Amino acid sequence: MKTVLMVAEKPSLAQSIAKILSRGSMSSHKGLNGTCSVHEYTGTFAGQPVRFKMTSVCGHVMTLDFLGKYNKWDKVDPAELFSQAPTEKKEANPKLNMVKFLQVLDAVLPVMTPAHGGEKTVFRAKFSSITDTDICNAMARLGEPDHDEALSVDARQELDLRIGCAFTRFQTKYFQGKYGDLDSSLISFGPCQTPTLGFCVERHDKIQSFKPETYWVLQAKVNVDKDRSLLLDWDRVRVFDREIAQMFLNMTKLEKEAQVEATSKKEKAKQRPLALNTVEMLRVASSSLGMGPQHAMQTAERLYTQGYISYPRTETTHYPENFDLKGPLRQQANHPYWADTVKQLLAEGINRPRKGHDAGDHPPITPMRSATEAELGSEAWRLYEYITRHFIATVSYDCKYLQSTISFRIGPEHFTCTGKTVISPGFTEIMPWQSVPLEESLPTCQKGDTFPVGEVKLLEKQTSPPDYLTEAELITLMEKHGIGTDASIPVHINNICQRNYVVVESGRRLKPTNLGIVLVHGYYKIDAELVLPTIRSAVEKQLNLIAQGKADYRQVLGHTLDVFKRKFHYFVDSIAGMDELMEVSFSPLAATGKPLSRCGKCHRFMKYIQAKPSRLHCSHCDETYTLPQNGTIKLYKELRCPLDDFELVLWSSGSRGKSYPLCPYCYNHPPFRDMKKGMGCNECTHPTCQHSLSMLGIGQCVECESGVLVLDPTSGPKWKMACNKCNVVAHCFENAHRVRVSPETCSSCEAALLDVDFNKAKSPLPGDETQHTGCVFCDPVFQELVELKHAASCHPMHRGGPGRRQGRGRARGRRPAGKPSARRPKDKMSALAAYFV
DNA sequence: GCAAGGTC
Repeated sequence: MKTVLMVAEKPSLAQSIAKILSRGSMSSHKGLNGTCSVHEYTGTFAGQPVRFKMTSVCGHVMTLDFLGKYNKWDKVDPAELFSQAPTEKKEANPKLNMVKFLQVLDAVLPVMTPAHGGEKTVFRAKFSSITDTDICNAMARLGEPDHDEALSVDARQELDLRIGCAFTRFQTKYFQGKYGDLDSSLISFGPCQTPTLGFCVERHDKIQSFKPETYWVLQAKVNVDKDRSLLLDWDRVRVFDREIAQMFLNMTKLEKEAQVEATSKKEKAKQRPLALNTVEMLRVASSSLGMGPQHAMQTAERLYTQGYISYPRTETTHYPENFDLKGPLRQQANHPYWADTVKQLLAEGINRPRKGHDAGDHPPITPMRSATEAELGSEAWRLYEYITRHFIATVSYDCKYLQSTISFRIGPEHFTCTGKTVISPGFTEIMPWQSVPLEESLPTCQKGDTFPVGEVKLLEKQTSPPDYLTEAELITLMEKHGIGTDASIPVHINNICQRNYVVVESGRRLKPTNLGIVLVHGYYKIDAELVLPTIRSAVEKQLNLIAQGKADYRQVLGHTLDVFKRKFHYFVDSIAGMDELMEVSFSPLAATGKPLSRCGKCHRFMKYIQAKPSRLHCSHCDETYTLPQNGTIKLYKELRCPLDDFELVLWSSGSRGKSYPLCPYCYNHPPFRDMKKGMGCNECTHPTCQHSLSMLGIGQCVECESGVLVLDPTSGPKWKMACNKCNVVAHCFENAHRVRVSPETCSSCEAALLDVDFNKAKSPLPGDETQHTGCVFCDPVFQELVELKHAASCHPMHRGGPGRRQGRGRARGRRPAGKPSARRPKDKMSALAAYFV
C-alpha cells in the first residue's frame, strides 16, 4: 500500500484534520522532536487504498538573518544592510529539529509516485474552516503549492529585516553615543512597533494641546409628586456663549409649569455578543481584568494546552456550521457559578448565535471543560471565567428593555427625560457587567399634562482633555490599521514597553516616556511616513501584487528597498532635527554618571553610567566601554589590568549570584585571539595575571559543555566557585579565611588543587588541622564541603530561591568521562606566546 | 544587541 504524507502548519491542526479525515480512527505517536505528532490511518487517495501519515510543522521552519559578519554593529555601516549585506535562511527553531524531522519523512520523496494519473507529487489543500465538509472538500479539490504566495512572504521577511535592522542600529549607535540617560538598551525601529508607539504619542499630543473650553448647560427639574423630582436633559445639550446661555435661563426660569409635548415607549434590544476571538479577549482582559495582552495570551495558552479552552489564536467570530454548541454548554451545567442559567438554556433551548466574521482560521474561543478557581489558580480562573461567561452569552437571548421618553417644554425651550426598564435580561444575566442599569421608572403621563417646575439653573462646566490611550483602545487602533496580527499585537505592545518608550499607568493606560515622545516627534519632523500606520499597508499592497502573480518578486523587493534606502539616507542626513529634541530631554554622556574607575590611557576617572545600557565613559578620551548588564558594578580594590593599566571593576549579580572582575578595556577589546568581546577576567587566558582564568580556574563545569569553574576571590568567607559560562555556582569552604588555587593539579581528574586555610575555631577538618590541599572533585575531605547551586538572577521572578537543581549530588562527582580536562595550559609561557595577537 | 511572524 502506498503512503500519503500530509503536513499541516501546526500540531493542533494536524490533529483536528487527521481526526476528521480518519473519522476518529487514527493512531498517533510523537515525532522525533517531541513536539509534532504523526497521525496514521488508512483511506483512499486518488481512487487507491493508501496509508495516510499526517504531521505538521510548528510555526515557521526557516527564518532570515544576515550572514554572521554583518551582525557586527561596529564593523558594518547600517546603510549596507539595504543591499550589499547578504542574507541567509536559517532554521527558525533549531531545538525543534524541524528540518531533520521533515527530511526523515521526506526520505520518501525520490520514490514518490504521481497521483491522479498526472505528474504531480506535491499538493496543497485549501480550506477556510476546520469542519468536516470544508476539509473533505479541500481533499477532493487539491491544488498546487503557490510559488507566488511564498515569494510574497519571502519579500516581506527580507524587507522587515533590512529596514528594521538598519534604522535600529543607526539610531541606537547615534543616540547612545551621545546621551547617558536614555534608559533603553536599544532604540529600535520597526514597521509595526513604531506606528504602535505613534498612536500612543498622538494621544499624548492631543492631551498636551488641549485647551479647555467653558460651556453652559441649562438644568431643569420638575416635581412628579411631593417627594420625587425628575431631572431633565436640555435638547440643546450645551452652549459655549455665556450671554446666550443666560438668555435661555431668563426665558425659562420664570415658568411655573412644564408641559408634556410627547411621550413614547419603544422596545429595544441589547445584542448578545459575537463569538469570542483573540483581540476581543485581549481587549476585555486588559480593560476589565487588568491583565496585559502578553500576560493574557500566555495565560490563555496555558488554559489551551491543559484542555480547558479551545485554540486561543483566532480572528474568527463565527461558529462553524455543525459546531457543537450544546456539548460544551452541558459541561457547564453543574458549575456552582452558572449552573442555573445553563440548565435553563438547555431546557428551554439555546438561541442561535449571531452571524460573525469567518476568517477561515480557527473556531472562536470556547471553554472545553468545566473548571473551578481552586484547580486553575486565581489569574487563569479569571480569564477562564470570562471566556466561559462570554460563550454562554453567545447562545443566550438578547437583553430586552423598554425605553420610555417624555418630551417637555418649559417656555420656549425643549427638554427630554428617558428611562429604561428591563423586560428580559437575556445574556446580561451571565454577563452582569453588561446589564441595563436599574432606574426609577418614569411617571405615566400623556401629551398635554403639566408638572410644576422645581428648579431651572445654569451649570458652568469645562470640556476636559482625553486620557492616555488604554491598551484596549490601542489594540482596536492596531487592528483597524492592520498593524500586526492576533498573535503579534501583544508582542508589539510589549516591545514599546520594554524599550521604555511607554509605561503602563493605572487603568492600563499607556503613557509615552520622554524618549518615546522625542522619537515620534523626530520622525514627524524628518519623515512622517516612518511613523504613520500606512507605512505597513503601503508595502502590503505591493506584496499582494507578488502573491497574485501581478508583480515580479525581484522588482518589488528592489524597488521597495530602494525607496527605504533613500528614506534612510535622508533620515541620517537630517538626524540633527531629532537630536535637537533629544538635547532638551537628555544629558550628554560627559555630564552623566559618577566617577568610578580610572582610564588606562589618560589615567583620569571614567564615569559609570547606570542607566540602560550601563557603561563607562571617559570624557577625556571620548570613549565608551560597555559593561555586563543586569547586575551591580563596583571598583575592584583599585587593582589594574597588567595589559592596559585600566582599573578593574567587579560585576555582581547579587549576593546569591555570582561575581567576577573585569577590565573595561579588555571587555570591549579582547586581548587574546581565543577571547571574544564581553569576557571578564574569569574568561581571560592571560597566563600570569592573578585575576585570570589561567590562575583562578579550577576545572570543567559540572553541567555545561564549555564552562570552567573559577574561584571567586571576593566571595570569602562564604567562598564560591562559579562557572564562567553558565549559571552554576558551587558554595564551598564556609569560614575558610583563605582559599588559593594551587599550581598543582589532581592526578586523577587534572582539576587544579585548592589550598585552604580554615579558621581555628570553626575548622571542619579532622583533628585540629586548619590547612588542607586537595581536589574539590576527588578529595574525600573537600567533597563534603562543596555544594552546587545555580546563580540567583537579579530578575524578581527568580529572587528568593536557588536554581532548578540543587543539592550536593553532582558537585562532588567527577567530570564525565571523555570530556576534555580542565582548561589550564600546562606550559604557561608557551601558551602566552600563542595567545598574543 | 536589530524586524515581524509563526508556535511551544
